[in-house]
Amino acid sequence: MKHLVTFRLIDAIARTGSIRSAAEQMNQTPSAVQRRLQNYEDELGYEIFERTSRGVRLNAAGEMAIQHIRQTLADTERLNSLIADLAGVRRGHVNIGCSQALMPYFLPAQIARYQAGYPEVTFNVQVMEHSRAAEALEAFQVDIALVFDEKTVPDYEVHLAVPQRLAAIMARDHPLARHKVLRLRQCYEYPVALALRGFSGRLLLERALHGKTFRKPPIVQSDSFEFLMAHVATTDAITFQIQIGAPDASQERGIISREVDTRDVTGGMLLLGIKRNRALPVAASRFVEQITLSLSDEYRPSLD
Amino acid sequence: MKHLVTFRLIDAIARTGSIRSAAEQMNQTPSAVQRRLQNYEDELGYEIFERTSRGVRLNAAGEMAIQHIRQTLADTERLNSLIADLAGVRRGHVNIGCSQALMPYFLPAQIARYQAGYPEVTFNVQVMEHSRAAEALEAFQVDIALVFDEKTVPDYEVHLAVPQRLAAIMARDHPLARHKVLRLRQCYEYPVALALRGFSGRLLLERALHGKTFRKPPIVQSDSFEFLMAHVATTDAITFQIQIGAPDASQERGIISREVDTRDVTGGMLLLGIKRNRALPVAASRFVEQITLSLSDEYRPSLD
DNA sequence: AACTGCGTTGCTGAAAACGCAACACCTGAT
DNA sequence: ATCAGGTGTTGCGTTTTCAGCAACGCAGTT
Repeated sequence: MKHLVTFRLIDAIARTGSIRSAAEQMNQTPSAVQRRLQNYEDELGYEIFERTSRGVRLNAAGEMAIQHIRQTLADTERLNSLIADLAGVRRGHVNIGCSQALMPYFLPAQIARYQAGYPEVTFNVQVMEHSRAAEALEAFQVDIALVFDEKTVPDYEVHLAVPQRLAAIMARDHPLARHKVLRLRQCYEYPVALALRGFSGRLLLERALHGKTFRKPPIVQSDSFEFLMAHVATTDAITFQIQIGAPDASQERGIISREVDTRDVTGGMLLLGIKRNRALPVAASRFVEQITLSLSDEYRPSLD
Repeated sequence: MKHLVTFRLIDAIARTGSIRSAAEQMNQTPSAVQRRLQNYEDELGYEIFERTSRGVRLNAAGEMAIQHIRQTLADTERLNSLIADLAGVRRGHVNIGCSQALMPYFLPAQIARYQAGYPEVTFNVQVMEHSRAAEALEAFQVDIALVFDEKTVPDYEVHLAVPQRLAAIMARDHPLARHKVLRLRQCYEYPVALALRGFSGRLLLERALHGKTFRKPPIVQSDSFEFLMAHVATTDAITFQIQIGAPDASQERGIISREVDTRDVTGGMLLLGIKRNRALPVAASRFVEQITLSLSDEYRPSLD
């Protein structure tokens, strides 16, 4: 539709904060973009952006307008998806925002499995923590969020919540590797390597360590799990990760994961979130069904 | 927005069933309308209408498209309404589909009261029974439905359900007028004047009469309540109407209404319906609030 | 004071939309 | 069988809208 280019332009203006950058992003001249915006504002009867000296910013009316615009864009995409599905084409696109813990094992496996059935469906996966994911859902930047959050009062619709325990990760030949379940105190008899604050597992751990006498600073901190894994593989240090992001024994060579006793660490929740009252495109909807089934089957029974 | 004229045109085509009549209705030439439709179909990649010898008809893809189109039109109106509300203009429009029983007293009073506060808000009120109202909600033809239905499994969102008793209506000097509550058998000792089948009160009455020995055919039938009222005012006949549509003693001269005993007639429900997942314009939303309050206050307590 | 980045506007050529008229087709009545 | 009246569709000239260019005014920065 013709008007959608106007909407996409306005969305770009809102995101970039300036007409010129939006024009560049959309391969158009600033004057064309400015005119489209002005036309829309004229038809609406109100200005949508407040003009400042270094760009534009949404005003109150604009906040409501941008919501409607993104809603319309998403609805249009959904219509295309519905009709394509009706015609048996089975293609589409899914935008996912999720915690880092899903990246190494869970999501790749799920997407591979999904694309085995629907090879025409494309994916876009971005790492974000839960508050950013909530914003992205609201702004239609992602279709579904798959995030870890230990305190549950989200403003999106929680389609599924799966409890997640904490796992300790260490070298395969580590002395503690012979236990099936570890107490937190046991782990802290060795050096600990931790992810930065803000990562899922770190949040759980910090709460568990509150007031504990054996608490000590990590020997290594990093925002890279690849680094942490490599570190514990070659030393006697221990790192932590939530269950779903912990390495599977059958897949990784030098490292292994062991559950931490639930008496020490209360589990958090892995949330599958969707924007309230949002009708998902078919591809995204089917993907939600798949991971819902997977998560219910694989993870829930083992935690009863 | 520019594209909305295309959407309005397609909506008109779908409603009228032909391009030419839609063109006439929208004060345009058939060629312009046909080209807009063709453009939209091209951009969508699929035909939306099946061309027949005497017009056009929506196909499967079209059914989904028209849903999206009407949704978009409604959303646009809602945005305008939201922004107008933000700007303090407080105007808007409300489309209502409702049972006949609401027409003589309830709705006029409610609308008058509403417009006392918001004189810029306009109303459109249409009589329809519940199945037609459900369709109208679905097709975005009405914003809210206020219908009577004795069996409750609607496919719209029931925002409020108020029980409704049956009232007998007779001349003010009728022998039965001295009772406060009437048994059905008492009423049937006099001639009965009934609304046609399909009207709210008639439905209730028919169920109550099932198997009753004193049942007898009505002496008069009509689809006009004005006529029925005038008839009972001048004879000893009795007619029936659900509570909310019964004349108030203080308003009408020659007639009066008396409740029918609940042992004889089980009450039905007056339903306030809204389309599922539909975000109403502010004017409609405020009107819903008002009648929700009115119905809860005035009618509910008296029926406990 | 010069500069840089911003939104905005006049102008011109290109593109899209419109209205008119004519066409092709089907249906039902004559 | 023919014709009239309805339908969707298309070619064409005209009108309207739109995009790009260049320039302007403005505000904060160097």
